[in-house]
Amino acid sequence: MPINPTDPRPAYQQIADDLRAQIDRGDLRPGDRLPSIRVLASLHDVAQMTIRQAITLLVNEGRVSTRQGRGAFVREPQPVRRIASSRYRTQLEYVQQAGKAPPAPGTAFTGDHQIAWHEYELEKSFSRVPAPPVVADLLEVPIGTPLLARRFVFYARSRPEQISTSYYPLSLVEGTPVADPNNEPWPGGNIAQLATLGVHVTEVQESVRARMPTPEERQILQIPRGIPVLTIRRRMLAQGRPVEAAVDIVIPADRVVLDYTIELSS
Amino acid sequence: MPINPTDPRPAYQQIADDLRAQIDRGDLRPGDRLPSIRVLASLHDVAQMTIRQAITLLVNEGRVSTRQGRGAFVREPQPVRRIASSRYRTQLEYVQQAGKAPPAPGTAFTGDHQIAWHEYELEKSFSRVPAPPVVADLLEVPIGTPLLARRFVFYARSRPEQISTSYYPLSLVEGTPVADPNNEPWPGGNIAQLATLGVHVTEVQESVRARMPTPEERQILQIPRGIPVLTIRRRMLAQGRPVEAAVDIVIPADRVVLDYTIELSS
DNA sequence: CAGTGGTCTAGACCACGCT
DNA sequence: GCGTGGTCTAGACCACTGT
Repeated sequence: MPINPTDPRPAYQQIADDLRAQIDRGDLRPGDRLPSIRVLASLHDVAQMTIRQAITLLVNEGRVSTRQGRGAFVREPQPVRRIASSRYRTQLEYVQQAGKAPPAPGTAFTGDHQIAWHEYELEKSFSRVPAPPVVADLLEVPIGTPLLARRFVFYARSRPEQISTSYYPLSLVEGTPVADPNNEPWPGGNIAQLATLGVHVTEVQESVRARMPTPEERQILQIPRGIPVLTIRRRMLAQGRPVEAAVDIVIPADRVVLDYTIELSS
Repeated sequence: MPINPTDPRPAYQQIADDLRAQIDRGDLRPGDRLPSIRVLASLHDVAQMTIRQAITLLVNEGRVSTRQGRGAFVREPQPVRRIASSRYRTQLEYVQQAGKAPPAPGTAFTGDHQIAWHEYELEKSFSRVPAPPVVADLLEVPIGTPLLARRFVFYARSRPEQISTSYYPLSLVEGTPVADPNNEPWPGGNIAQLATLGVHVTEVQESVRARMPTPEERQILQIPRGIPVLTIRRRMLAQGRPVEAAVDIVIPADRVVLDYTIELSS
């Protein structure tokens, strides 16, 4: 099984393509170990660095992951959570049912993950900052306007799943429960929380992008090589007035689907 | 500027982190050429392969791109197009204004790109296929049900921007304009087209994911290393009945933002 | 032609995981 | 201890770009 010298593709490409084909055909299944670098090197009669180059290619495609001392493995599909745009409507229940028996405590995050309240953890850090340009634009306030910044790292069953930083005009939330970290997590999430201030969110706008994570994001969210992140830039409006902006919500892309519904009134 | 042997990070990591910091600080700006591999190697007193490893890291983060014979360059931000969920409502104008003067011809795609009708090109290939499991599920038909499959590659100003394959129940569209490739592109897009059959789309559902592109997608869409793709799985419903499914729409993630609006009736 | 990145070799030693 | 991947060397030659 030596490589084909007449093939215009370089050796590492041929080998990577061969391995990828084996994965696609099912000869190598998710979780399977690839032949070791030394075995592949002698099999194709090339140097180990050439094999390494082939495997690096597959790692950066998100198809393979390597573990030192153990081997290279076909990546397994991750359990996916669906993030539905309707999650914001669910939060309304906490507002509208005031006075009645409340639903089980939850937030947009617990609903997305289908996890119980106690399996949900938060790292939080609140601060007061002058509005950066991007946030000022979203909130429709002058640059430098005093804002409350709330940074969260969300964990589901002790696994980091999401980073977000959200901003509120300080004039709206200073001295209220929104500005007190001890109130987080708040049953019903921030829409319910804002409602206690008499601020009723009527519209949520989300802008979705994807990119490779920064090294810092990779470390915090424990993202393997070859996996991008989805980013959501969000703002919440109350009667047309922006009251919250999130810049950005960052989620590893191998574990999530974003569901949106667009109604076309006929 | 030799590397620090007491630093626990490997040499290629130190060098990559150093280059990344220079980019983040603005010492290296988008479009700038990095020092050549040979220069960096002698500067840090390491082998060229070590420098190469550092640069490969940055390439796979989407921060740097290399061009043979020319050098390694800091990647420039791409002009972004916004894809708004409201684009589907715009298409309704072509339906509702029947009989009146129609708006300028366009589709969801031309609107997204802000390009003129004549700057828009299509590669199309239509076929009849039995419903694969995923599509059958979306269309709520038995697996194997005869479907029309329409595969498109969209070009804006001769640049490939998007791949999509959409499916319709053949019983719904056989013998209609929908099944005739010569009708594409259709002014107003497929919502307007379906309306001519008396099928009025009332709801569109989209599921957004991100992943690294396959080699085939990288080739067709000319995607540089380190850039993920956004995928949209879509279906259109007419009075609650699925009439179209797209599996999947694939878009390079460095050139696009997906905008969604969620209305919360208060 | 000189300078760039791309491919490749034939080793070496290290760090890690398992038995 | 042994097999795994990770890092690294000191070269070589190829392919491409621009002068």
